[in-house]
Amino acid sequence: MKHVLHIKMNDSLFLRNPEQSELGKNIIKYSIEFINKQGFEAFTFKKLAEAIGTTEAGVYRYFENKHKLLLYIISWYWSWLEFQIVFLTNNIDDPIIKLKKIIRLLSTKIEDDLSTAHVNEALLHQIVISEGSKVYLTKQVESDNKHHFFKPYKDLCKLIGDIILEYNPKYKYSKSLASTIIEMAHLQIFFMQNLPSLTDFGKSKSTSDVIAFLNHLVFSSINNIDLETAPKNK
Amino acid sequence: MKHVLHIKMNDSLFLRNPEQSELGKNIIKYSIEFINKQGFEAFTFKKLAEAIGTTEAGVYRYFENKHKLLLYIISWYWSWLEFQIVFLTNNIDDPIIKLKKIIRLLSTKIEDDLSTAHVNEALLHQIVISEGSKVYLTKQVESDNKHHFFKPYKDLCKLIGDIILEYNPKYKYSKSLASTIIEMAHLQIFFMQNLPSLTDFGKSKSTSDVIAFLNHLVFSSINNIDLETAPKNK
DNA sequence: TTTTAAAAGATAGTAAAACTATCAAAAATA
DNA sequence: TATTTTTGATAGTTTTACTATCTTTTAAAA
Repeated sequence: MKHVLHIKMNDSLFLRNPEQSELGKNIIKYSIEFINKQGFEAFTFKKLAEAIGTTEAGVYRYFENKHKLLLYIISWYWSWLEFQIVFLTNNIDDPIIKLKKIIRLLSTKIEDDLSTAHVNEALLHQIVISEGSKVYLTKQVESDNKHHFFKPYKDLCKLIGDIILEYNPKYKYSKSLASTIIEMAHLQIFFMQNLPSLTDFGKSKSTSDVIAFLNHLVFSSINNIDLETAPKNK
Repeated sequence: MKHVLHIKMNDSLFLRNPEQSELGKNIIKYSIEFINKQGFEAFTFKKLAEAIGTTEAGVYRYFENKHKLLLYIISWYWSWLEFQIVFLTNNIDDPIIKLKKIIRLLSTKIEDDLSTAHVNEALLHQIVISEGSKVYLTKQVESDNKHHFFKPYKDLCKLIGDIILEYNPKYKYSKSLASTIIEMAHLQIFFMQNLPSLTDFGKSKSTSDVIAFLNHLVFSSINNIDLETAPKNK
């Protein structure tokens, strides 16, 4: 039995749906490889076109510009990840186990999901770590938000936030903690890889340490029911 | 009595020291205004030169490229902030108070420090929020790190990490928690401003809520002395 | 099977960005 | 006053980020 996972993307992200042609799938596939290898700044439609064996104009028929393409692949990842989480936590009642599974999924090196032939999730995970925040750290964030380009990210955030509330309905910062988990899972890995002195994992370089840190952070926080923060000096 | 604060910058960040001429100071001043208003992507040396009344070549005599210029102003900010923290926590013994002051300083809208005439710290704070992570989220991060361009950031991180250890010497994640505090203070503000559903502060839009969240997160975590993370299911 | 519409290929061209180079004028300093 | 350093003015190159057009190929409808 073989299942093919299909992710429905926001139409406004592309001019022509890349999933509906070989060329389109190649654009996605090689974009992921290129951005991963050379970084988003060095990535151009011309170089991409050369790698695929098409022309610059060919790529422009699918995506308005490289920012939209990045938005596309990053959104795709968040949607894919949300499905993984829903799948992985299905039939599990205990929110503790669910949260731990989510933290592990966010932090661990992903393996290529073969049910999506033109997308290498392992590379995509690394792109999300290194380039992910560039999709919203722009002056067009408001306009992009109005076009619902961040919906997959928000959905994921809400999913995690709701599990936090399930565990502790009195916890006041479920959404912020959810976005903190997502962002920190990736940023601590980036720091561990590139600026290790900003982390406590510089020696081990092991994602299991990142997971332990996040577990400690999250559960300390949602177990602490004190309305007043911590010790009350000043 | 008037004190003039001078921050010594890494020589390799510039070709000619911008603090040593009027033109140089103008480059810094107008860069901060421009990047704040239009965003780093739209910022070019040509537009900057026009605003100042010099030429593109004039700017290139000071900075190799716009990435170095961003690194310069962001590093400047971290150094300036570290000084503020050292100053503000001087003679305070209680690490709790120190940490709370730091969290507040990181999260609150900064006011322009008049002892640094050509730098508007209020704008710079907003730039660090919106553009700060772009200095390290590049493929040159390794090379930039070798040139010690991230030293001010690391110093600040170490300062905070050491205070965490002062409070709880057994806490295992002082560095990662320190970088989490810095990054999250800024990112939660960015989300609050631009993607409020990712936070719990969308309605109030108040930094004091961000501060409360971070205080709760930090103190829950460093007060939790359990070696084993949280509840022990799975 | 023909027709026709959609997608891809090939080529060309433009505006702006990201630089480098050169030379003369002005300022600062010795 | 001489000399070095800094600026101004101008010009030019390569690359990026597009837009336009026309032809060929492919796919779908009639």
